[in-house]
Amino acid sequence: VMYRTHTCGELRLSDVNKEVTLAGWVQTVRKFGSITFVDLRDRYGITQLLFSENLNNLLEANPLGREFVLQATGKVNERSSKNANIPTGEIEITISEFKILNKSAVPPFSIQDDTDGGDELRMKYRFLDLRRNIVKKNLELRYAVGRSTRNYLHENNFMDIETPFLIKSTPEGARDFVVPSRMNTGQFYALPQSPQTFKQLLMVSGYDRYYQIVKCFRDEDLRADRQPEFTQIDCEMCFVEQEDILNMFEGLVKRIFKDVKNIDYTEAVQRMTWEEAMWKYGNDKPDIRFDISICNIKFPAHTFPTKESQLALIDGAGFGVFDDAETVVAIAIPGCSEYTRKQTDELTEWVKRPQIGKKGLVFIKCNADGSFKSSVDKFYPEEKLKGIAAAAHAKAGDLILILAGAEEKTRKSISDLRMYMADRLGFRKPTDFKLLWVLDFPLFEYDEEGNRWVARHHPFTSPKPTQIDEMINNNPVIENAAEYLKHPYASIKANAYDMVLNGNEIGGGSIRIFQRELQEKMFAALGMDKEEQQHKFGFLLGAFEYGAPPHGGLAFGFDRLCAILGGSESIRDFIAFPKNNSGRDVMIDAPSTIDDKQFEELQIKLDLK
RNA sequence: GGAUCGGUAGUUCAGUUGGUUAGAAUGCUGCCCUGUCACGGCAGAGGUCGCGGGUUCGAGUCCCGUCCGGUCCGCCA
Repeated sequence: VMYRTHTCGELRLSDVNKEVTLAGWVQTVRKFGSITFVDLRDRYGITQLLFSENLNNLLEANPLGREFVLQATGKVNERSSKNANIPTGEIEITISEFKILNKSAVPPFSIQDDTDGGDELRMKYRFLDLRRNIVKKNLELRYAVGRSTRNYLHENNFMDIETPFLIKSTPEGARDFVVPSRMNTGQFYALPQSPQTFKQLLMVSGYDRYYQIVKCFRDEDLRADRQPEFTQIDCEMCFVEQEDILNMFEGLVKRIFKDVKNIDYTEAVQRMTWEEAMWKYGNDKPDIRFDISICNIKFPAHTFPTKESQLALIDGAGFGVFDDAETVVAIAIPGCSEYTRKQTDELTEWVKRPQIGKKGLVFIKCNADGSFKSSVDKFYPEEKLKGIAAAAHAKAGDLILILAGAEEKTRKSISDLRMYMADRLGFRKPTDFKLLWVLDFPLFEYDEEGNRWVARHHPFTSPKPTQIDEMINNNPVIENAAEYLKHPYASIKANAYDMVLNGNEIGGGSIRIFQRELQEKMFAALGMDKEEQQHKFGFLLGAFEYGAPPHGGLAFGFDRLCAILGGSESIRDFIAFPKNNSGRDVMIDAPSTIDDKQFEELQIKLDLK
């Protein structure tokens, strides 16, 4: 039996008079007494079917509903009134024979681009949601990104090698998902957070260019852009330094732009140190598509050198909010000096929201006529305002927004405000793309609660070659927690890099440690004694004894990359069967309890607190 | 672990200071219609206002608890 001769997306005027058979789903039925139009849909498009005369009577006796599966045979005809909105709009099939292959219940939401279904319902009936053109487009884009990636990496000698999913739990970093082993009673596998150690072992094995488009698992709380299982483009190379990696993988992203979006991204990818990103944008993944940067009008006390002149901008005016603050930061928003009281109040309310948590917002209007008007006129005469405006690189017509408070929090807040204003002013078009490398991340971060150093990236990241001695020769112990910024470790930079696209981290990696001694020193710095090192990473340390080559790599967040290329904030739209906010699959209703028999086989007794 | 917003017809939502029979759109069902493509016209069905408790003469509306969903903080080497 041949179910179909053509798809619902391919017939054109040139096919007129052909006898064809189509199969697909009923999109709509439009009845007009003695004739009926049916739009038949499949993955490739929609074709109009015409039932008239006898066939219409037959159809009356066998009524169609939405989403019925229909097979229909007939002749391709030119339409008398054409539909310019669809590719098949010039033809229709005059049906001579049809068969209902399956009925459908009335779908709980409409299968259209502008569906009436809410998120929850769409996820519960994801198999129906996936019939929608808009979701299909997203999955097609994902497929295209994957194909482009594989082509590029294959052409550059990378080899796709699979690594195991059932591995050992090493509770560094994210929480592991664990899987009980039936044959090894009381023991557990962990699902990989990334194939990190395996790809490094492949380097030791001499597979000098490896990649994998691979699932990774992290048992942490979710967000719109975070799933418990997600996909990485995981890559590693031998005999490379940072520059080689940056070149290879900006090549990959440019290739994806070309293949998927037909964008010629010919300009060099901008680079910025982590420190510069933090000072200028308050953020380690800045969106640099718009030219708004942060100006310190009062530096935090621990930074050196502090410029007296900048402190003088606001000093001694008796404005307690500024005088008492650790940091005062400003951004100049172009063309907003005409903001009304209502609009500036809105911004103040915005920074007062719990997510931002500031007490208030100071603004200075740099009027077009060269005068200034601020919310702190009482404390600062026009000359002072002019000085602040100059420091903030504000032009006539700009609106300067100023936040004050504790360094870290205030810097994050002004960064959020910068993004909010850019969104508000339409500076963040989803069709504009700008890449950025952020380099020279700190190797260590200080965990105040645990009073210990943690690896900012991961413990396999190498320090800058010039700082290896600083790491080897210094004891990681911190006597006084408040003084951690003065510890040599605080200034050690990593040979690590993040790729940022439009304010999103799409990838990150590092040059790895490949010497046993340095790796042991790193583990020790993170508070692991010899025994623990051996237990958790003995296999890696052992491998480093057998001719480990210099190597490095990176991994891209595949889902996120697809979402950004598709102009969306949410990665869920680009995953066929995503999980919700609580890590549940509401369609299959997972996770679930398991049978007593399964517990018995595992010899596990459930004893919930 | 915490904050916050939401849950009313199959669906998306409205529902005023607590007050008569809880509405709209769309979908669904039936009838009419030979050129529609968001078809149109007429008629109809459809509700445990998430759940439990409380306040009140009276609760969709107020309070407490709980469940579910969204967003965010913590967390995410």
